Amino acid sequence: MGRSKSYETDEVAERAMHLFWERGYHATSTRDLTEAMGINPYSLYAEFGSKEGLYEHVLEHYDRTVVTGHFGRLESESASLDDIDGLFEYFGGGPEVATSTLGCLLCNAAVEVAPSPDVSRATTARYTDRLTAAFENALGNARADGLLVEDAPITDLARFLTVVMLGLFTLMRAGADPALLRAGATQAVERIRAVRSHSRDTEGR
Amino acid sequence: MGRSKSYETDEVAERAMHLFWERGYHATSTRDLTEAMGINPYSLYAEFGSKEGLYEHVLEHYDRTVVTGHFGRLESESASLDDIDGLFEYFGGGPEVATSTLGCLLCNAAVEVAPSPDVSRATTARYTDRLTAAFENALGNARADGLLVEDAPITDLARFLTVVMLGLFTLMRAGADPALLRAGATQAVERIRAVRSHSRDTEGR
DNA sequence: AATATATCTGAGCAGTCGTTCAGATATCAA
DNA sequence: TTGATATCTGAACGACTGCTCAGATATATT
Repeated sequence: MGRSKSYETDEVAERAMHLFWERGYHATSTRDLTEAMGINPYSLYAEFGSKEGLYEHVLEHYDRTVVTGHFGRLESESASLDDIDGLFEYFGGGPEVATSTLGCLLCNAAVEVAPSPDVSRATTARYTDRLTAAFENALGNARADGLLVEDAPITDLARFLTVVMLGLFTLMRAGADPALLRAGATQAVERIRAVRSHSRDTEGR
Repeated sequence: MGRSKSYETDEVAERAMHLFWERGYHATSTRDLTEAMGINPYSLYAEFGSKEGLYEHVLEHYDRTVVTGHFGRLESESASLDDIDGLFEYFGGGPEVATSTLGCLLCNAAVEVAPSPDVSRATTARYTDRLTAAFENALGNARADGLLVEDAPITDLARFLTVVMLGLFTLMRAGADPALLRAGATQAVERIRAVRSHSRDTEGR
């Protein structure tokens, strides 16, 4: 009974996400949002409660879709060193990435104190934990396969890769020189190369 | 002739800086600013032209004072590997740093699209260039002293250190787990250690 | 077809935003 | 001491903010 919704929640959330991603929280007004989402103020507040509520929903949507799209592979059982290399190669210089100044929505949210520090901080903490766990998963697989030296500090290396990745995101957002991104990515991968086991090389000859 | 100013430009800019640093551009109102600066709206607009003008002035003030305070040593003729190590040790885990969620004002400015992208982007570009040049200066000194291998890619390593440093700043701002910062800093330094020359070691025995 | 109910419309609320300005005030040169 | 002038005061401007709500509309059930 009653009138049915004229929009799909995921779809309007997706559009709101792109606006927040581009402009940040404070610089995006509810009028901008309703216009881009194609809904009325009433629907926004009926669905998400407030601008802040919409923002939180959008951050979760981002984590579920964009982050999973980029890092999902690293979280799989078959994640390997190549996946790490590929990721850094992609974010370090993919031509489509270099021209974008969006960066990472969750990083942007963490930097802009918006709307209440606690909310975005908790979301960001989950995000960095997820990234670190993903890197550690891939590094763990590599070590189990004998590709890394036994005493490679994979937890700290995973944390390190997370820090570098966020540095890349920040510099992307800043529209930095592509050479900066490329070198950052390359040298980070080089650090991992340093803990590779050489037994396989010998074996391979 | 005429009435004299009742404030010092540097002093009020310093107070505005701390407010912008803490809250970001959009979340800081001109009323907050005039109150913290101890001046009236008229004086703010007479001195800085607009909120945006004040912001630009504050960013330059930050570069001149805070950035110079942290990275000035790396820009000197005597800059060494120890200075790099010290810097990463400081930002990677200094107890006073870990509890602060200010991060770096210039990074924050670059992430928040405020107020016009072009302005803060130009300032940020100068900033990252400055950091990269500072790291390269220290690495160049080290190589000239025979502390690094001849073919160490010091330009790319300097860029890499810049990326990591900005990652640390972002995570500081996000209030991330100190272990993340510490590992990021440690492993970045470890990458530099890998290009150290061992001739001195042999010589030293 | 009639009714109940959930959703849509868009005008508009009170509050805050960045900014301005006429009048008051303090300082310097003469 | 006086006049000229630069700075200070605080009220207020129009525009915009996040948000609300009474009336209109469309759907599902009966």
